[in-house]
Amino acid sequence: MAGSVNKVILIGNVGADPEIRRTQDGRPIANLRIATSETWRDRNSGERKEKTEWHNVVVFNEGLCKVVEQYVKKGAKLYIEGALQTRKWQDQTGNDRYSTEVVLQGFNSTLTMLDGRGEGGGDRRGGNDFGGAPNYDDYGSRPSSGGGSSGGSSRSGGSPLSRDMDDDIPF
Amino acid sequence: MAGSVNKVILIGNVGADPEIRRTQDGRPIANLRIATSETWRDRNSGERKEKTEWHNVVVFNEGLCKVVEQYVKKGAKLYIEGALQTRKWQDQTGNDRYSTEVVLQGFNSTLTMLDGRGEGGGDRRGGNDFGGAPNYDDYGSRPSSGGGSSGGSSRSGGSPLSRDMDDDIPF
Amino acid sequence: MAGSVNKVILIGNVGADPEIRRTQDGRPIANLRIATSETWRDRNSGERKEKTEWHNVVVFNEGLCKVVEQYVKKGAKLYIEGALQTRKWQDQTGNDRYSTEVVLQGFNSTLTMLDGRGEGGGDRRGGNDFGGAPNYDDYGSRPSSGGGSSGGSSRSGGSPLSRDMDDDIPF
Amino acid sequence: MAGSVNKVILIGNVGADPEIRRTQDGRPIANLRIATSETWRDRNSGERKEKTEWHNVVVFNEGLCKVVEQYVKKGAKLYIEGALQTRKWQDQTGNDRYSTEVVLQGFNSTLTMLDGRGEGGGDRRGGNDFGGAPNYDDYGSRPSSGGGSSGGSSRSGGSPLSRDMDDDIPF
DNA sequence: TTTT
DNA sequence: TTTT
Repeated sequence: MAGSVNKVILIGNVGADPEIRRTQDGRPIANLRIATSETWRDRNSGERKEKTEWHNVVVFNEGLCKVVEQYVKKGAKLYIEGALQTRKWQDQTGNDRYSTEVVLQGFNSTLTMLDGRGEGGGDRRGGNDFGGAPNYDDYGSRPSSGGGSSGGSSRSGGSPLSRDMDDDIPF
Repeated sequence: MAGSVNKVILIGNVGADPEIRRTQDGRPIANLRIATSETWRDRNSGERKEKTEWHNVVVFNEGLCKVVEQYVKKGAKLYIEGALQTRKWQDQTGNDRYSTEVVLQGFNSTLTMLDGRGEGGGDRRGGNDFGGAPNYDDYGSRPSSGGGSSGGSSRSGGSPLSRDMDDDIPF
Repeated sequence: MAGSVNKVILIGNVGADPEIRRTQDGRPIANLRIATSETWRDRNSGERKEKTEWHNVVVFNEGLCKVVEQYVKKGAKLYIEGALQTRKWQDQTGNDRYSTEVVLQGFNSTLTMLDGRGEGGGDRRGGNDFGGAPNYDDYGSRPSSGGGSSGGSSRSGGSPLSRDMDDDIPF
Repeated sequence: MAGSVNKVILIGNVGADPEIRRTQDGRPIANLRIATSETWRDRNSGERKEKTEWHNVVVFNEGLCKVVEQYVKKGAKLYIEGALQTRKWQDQTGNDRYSTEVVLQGFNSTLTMLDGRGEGGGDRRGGNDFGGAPNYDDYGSRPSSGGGSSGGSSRSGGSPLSRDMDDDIPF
């Protein structure tokens, strides 16, 4: 079906230090739990209410995995942009089960850190201040390129895409 | 957690005529299955590939339910904007199960028909031509209102909001 | 044209304390300058590059204007969701000029503070710690409501919508 | 500024056949005019109102330009995802002028055709029925890759990115 | 004019 | 200048 869009945008906090696993061929996969919550005041009681929603986020993209591995800790506030994907699996009794995840993979996937902290409440920080922190879109460097009518030759020096992509993570 | 965003944007086709149920107090709930799919050409084989993802969409908003009830049929192409929500339930054996749905409820929920058809392949249409068809955001009428610095009094004739809306600002 | 979407999502920093004006009939309008920027590493030189984009944001919604007035200061990081609008005006010599703004008005407009600070570098804060700070969508309270198939009567206690909202569905 | 997002999402109709220009070094740039509109019913008069907004869209990405060149005609309904950019230029009298455009360039840019037509009302179509029409994200082919825990080696055969990218436009 |  |  051409003409299809599947997009999730979350801003929330990471519930625990991310897990990074590797596939057999060595490619990393990061798993994140992200909490979003909404607050409102109850019409009747006037009480302040809050409801938290937890999201499973799976990062397949290598560059994004590096960012996760290096910078994302429990408590970090993230902007992420990915796609919904429901995965089928079997539980111990052989029954079909389904899990829906927010997948960051390929195009239109983004992960941006919204605080320069990334630590929860603990002792994790250890003094590393990653100033100029990771705003990382999916692939390679982001040439800002040419203004409209003015020519736009600024990108002429080289394609934004190349095989060595991961070498120049944009930060 | 202030500073939280939970947003899903889908453009896809409805897999079956929607089901509309009602709560005990009479409020409608519509359930939709929406398919998105992506296509790509395999790097190695050169084959054209396609992967379809199915999404469960639940519409709580009454106005949107009316639109669904009247216009949305199997095959319709929709733009929807909602939020992710995972619901816990028990299966027959009493085990916890989780279902993740795209919920259209309250703020920032939208459902827009992207074709003027809404019918699948069958005889469902019945000649009703809903010209000026449903582009329905969540609450009330949408005044396009006033220009920036010029004054903006164009909305003075009538707020889209009943005035008492402002009485319970959610914070 | 049914089936139309006009949406802008920005995360950026406020360049100056907001200006709040009022229309003749007393309704507030807030103007914000928001900076977004992207950084990348130049393919050729290897230099780190940065490009900042400035956005004019106009807030017509009263509730959002209150939030802006109370909390948003120079330097604040915001998430905003609005629509593009180009306004025509005449310069001193009577020539037509156009200004494009991001308008927060009515549906699907959101403004969320992403830091609990909101102050620039100065003395603006004054000790007010707005914990559980303003995450403000456009209209009224936000009930988080009911689970899917389980009944959904949790919202029964009070609709977020004054009942007469449904009277003027916009189509 | 790390932690910045600049995103525009539009669904609308193309007002005129696109113009494609070329930079001195031969790279294409496509310009589109896209109309979005909103309709509502006036609170007071009960009249149906409509307001149309016109957007200037500039496509720098080569692959997307090809899609525009081949498929996008006056009247086509498009989904586009890009970024806001304001360009400064001088009018005949040497005064600074600014134009704000929606730029499709690099990451997180998308252009998807939402109808299989792309023709206005005229004779432009010429019988070409591009069924399974172009849904084109920014770079190269889109591997759908691996499900969560199952391994995900499906992308092992080659990076989704490569220099010859434009050779395998995904449709 | 912001931020890193 | 589109579309409904």
